[in-house]
Amino acid sequence: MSRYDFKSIEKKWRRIWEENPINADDEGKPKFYCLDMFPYPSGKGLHVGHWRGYVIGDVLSRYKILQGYQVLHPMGWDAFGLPAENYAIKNNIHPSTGVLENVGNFRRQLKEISAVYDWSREINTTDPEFYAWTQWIFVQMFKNGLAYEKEMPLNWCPKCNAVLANEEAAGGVCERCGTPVTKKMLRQWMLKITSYAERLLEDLNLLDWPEKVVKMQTVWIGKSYGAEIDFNIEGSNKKLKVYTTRPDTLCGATFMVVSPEHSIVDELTKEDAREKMDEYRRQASAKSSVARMADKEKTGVFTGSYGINPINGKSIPIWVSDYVLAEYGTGAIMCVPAHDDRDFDFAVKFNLDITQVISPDGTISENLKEAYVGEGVLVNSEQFDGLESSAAIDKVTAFLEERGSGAKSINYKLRDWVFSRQRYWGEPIPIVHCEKCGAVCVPEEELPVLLPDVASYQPTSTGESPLSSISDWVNTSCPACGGPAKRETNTMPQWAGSSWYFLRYADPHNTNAIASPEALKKWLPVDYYIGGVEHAVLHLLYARFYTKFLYDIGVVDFKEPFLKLFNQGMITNEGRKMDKSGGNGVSPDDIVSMYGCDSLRMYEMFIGPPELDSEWDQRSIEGVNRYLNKVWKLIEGSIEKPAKATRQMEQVRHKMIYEITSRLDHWSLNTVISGFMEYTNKLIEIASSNGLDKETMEDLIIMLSPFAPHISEELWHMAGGQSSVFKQRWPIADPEKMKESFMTIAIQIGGKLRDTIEVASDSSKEEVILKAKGCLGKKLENVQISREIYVPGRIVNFVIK
RNA sequence: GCGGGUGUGGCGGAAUGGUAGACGCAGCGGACUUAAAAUCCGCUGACGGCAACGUCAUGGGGGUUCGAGUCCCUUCACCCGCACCA
Repeated sequence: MSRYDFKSIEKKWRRIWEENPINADDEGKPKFYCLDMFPYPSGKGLHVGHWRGYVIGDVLSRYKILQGYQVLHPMGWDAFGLPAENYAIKNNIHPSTGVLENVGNFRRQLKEISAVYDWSREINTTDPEFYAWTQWIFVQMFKNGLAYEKEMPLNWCPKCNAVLANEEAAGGVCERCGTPVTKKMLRQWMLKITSYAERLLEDLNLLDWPEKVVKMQTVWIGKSYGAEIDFNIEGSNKKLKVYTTRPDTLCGATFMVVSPEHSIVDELTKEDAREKMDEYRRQASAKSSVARMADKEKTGVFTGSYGINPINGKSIPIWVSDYVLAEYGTGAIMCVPAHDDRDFDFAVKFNLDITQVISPDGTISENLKEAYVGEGVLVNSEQFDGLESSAAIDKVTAFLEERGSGAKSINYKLRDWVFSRQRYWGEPIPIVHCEKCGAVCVPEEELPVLLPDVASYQPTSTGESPLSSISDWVNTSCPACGGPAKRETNTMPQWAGSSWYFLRYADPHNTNAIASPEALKKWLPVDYYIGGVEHAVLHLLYARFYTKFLYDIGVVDFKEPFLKLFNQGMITNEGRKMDKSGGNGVSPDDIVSMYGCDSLRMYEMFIGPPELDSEWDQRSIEGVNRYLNKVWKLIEGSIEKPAKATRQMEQVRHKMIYEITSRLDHWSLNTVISGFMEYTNKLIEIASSNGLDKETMEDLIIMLSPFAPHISEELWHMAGGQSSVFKQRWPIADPEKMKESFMTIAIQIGGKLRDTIEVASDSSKEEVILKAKGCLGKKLENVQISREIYVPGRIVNFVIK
């Protein structure tokens, strides 16, 4: 028996499907929008790890098609940004040339998957027709006051020569290259994502997302409840405002700390401390965030000034230290060393007072060895003594509000989004700077602002974009007053296009809008979104923000873009994440030529639970390949010698349908494949020399088709199918027909398996127990049975006294 | 430190509280073959036993239950994410 000829079969059907797409729109059916996170077309190409997510999306899409949905399953390219630019610089070509090359290779590789992508909807974020709308959204944000310019110290990656958003600089290192991030003072465009903080947090409730991703976004948004408190400054009419989540500990504040970047530092610093202070601030700004975080050892300088506690009137020293962050809260804190670990360390280091004000049990400890950060009863707190922390938080805040020296306050860790990059390969920010009118947005009818060709697009280390050297392009006229003006030379970050691309697929060639309202209404929001967990915060947060903004201006009528999110597990090789540059990437091209697309698709699903990481094992592909050959042989034989359906065959068929469908609905894709193997083996056994009956054969082919489309389509036609197998309907199991006439009952004594018996399915409890007793015989003589437990269809357990 | 996850044969992995190891890989034995490949059949957790069969076994320790891989408590190991946010 020779193996089936996958090469010619796969080639044949790929051509036919390309000419007659099987997911062509079919009016009147319910819609299903299944989206894979679009890839960044790098020079490395795809490996079998990338395939996994795409195959999952395609299996789902084809399953939905067979269930009678019209499915939108598109693909495109996220091609702006640093990797493409760096690749171009390295290979001495224009980024657009490199992108074209890589897209070509990615498209070819993705076509090898034979997914039902609607290639007529292919998009590319670097296409002017696409980025016109990326710029249009920016213009709307600008008009609505959500895009603004700001001069501020920013995360700067010295290797990429570009600023980074906070999300891109998590952990103090560049998200892309791992280089420790430094600070640089620059004028930047910002997007006011913080004004959506509450809704971004609240609406997480609407989503069917992995718990992990919801948690990560919640933590990133970082909402906290507390109070802002004003401290008068001794000998000055100025006040120092701090934020705290623990106003109940106010009487324990024995000093204050201001961040080195705080604007009040100069004013607070007394003459004799000035030299030391200037040096400290200089060092702090030079220090990378990594160094700032790695140094758990506290540093600081005393300003010489004192603040006055608004409750007890005590005067406490004001210090400057880099453990206080300028960008969070008010950039200044009150320090309660007895009840905060960081303040405790600082107080010990600089020998400052430590006053206990919270007691876990009402007693006062003499010598605190460490901070007690929990709640408790207030002590040493004037009129608030004896209160519980939770009550004291309210009472103290009310007291301060009454006196005009404090107020309730909510804070978020989320910062506004730094939206400009000093690089070439991105969407130009559609803004013109006019001396008279300031920043003016480019009129909508003039969009897109095309990215001009430039002789050198190498980044500079000065924080200026390469675009600034093209004077022809930079110098323009002001859209408002017509006077001379200069174009904005910064470009948008890599995330701009991916923040809204899922909308464009609905209507990718529209020249009047990001998509027509009808198309958006028809397809959006995305029903099922599939991609790696690495985008848990960045892309998914930005896309949610964009969607909420577009909702507010009436472009879309839904608040959340992705109803269901699925993160597929990685494929590892030798225990490490598969990576071409790591030398352990396996090319799908090789596997496809050895075993065929269908075998690789099957193996990608068989390898393990789709949400968990799985280890690649080349040899195991043999198993699914053998399985497909087995099916081929079985169906081929059944066509030659069609059999009549027996009762037993029908019963196995319905059980097979039931099992496969329920495993698929539980998204247990690996056991769907093992289910196919299990039931095929059963069918072969009961069919023996005869083949399968027509219905069993057809149902098996239909169910197999989302996983192994080519062989299924071929077998379907061999078996007499006139139209595509994907025009058929997913079979439905009849529970009545699944019933067997006999059942196997396990017999236990004291919970231990002793034997099994076969009984008629309609046997009563008494009959089963009687038969079980008879079967055990002598074994029962030596034990005292107190009762029997019978689980219908499963088990009889004789309970020992 | 906080959050999420994982721990079951030689390997990948199955098991709505109900016969642990489905399915597959690898391995062993056999059939076919001049031979090999392919294919087909059988065996394959550990220990004891000629065998029937018995005992042990789901990271470790406790508990609930007639019955626990599954539920509860506790503990260990590994992976991922976050982390001076007051």
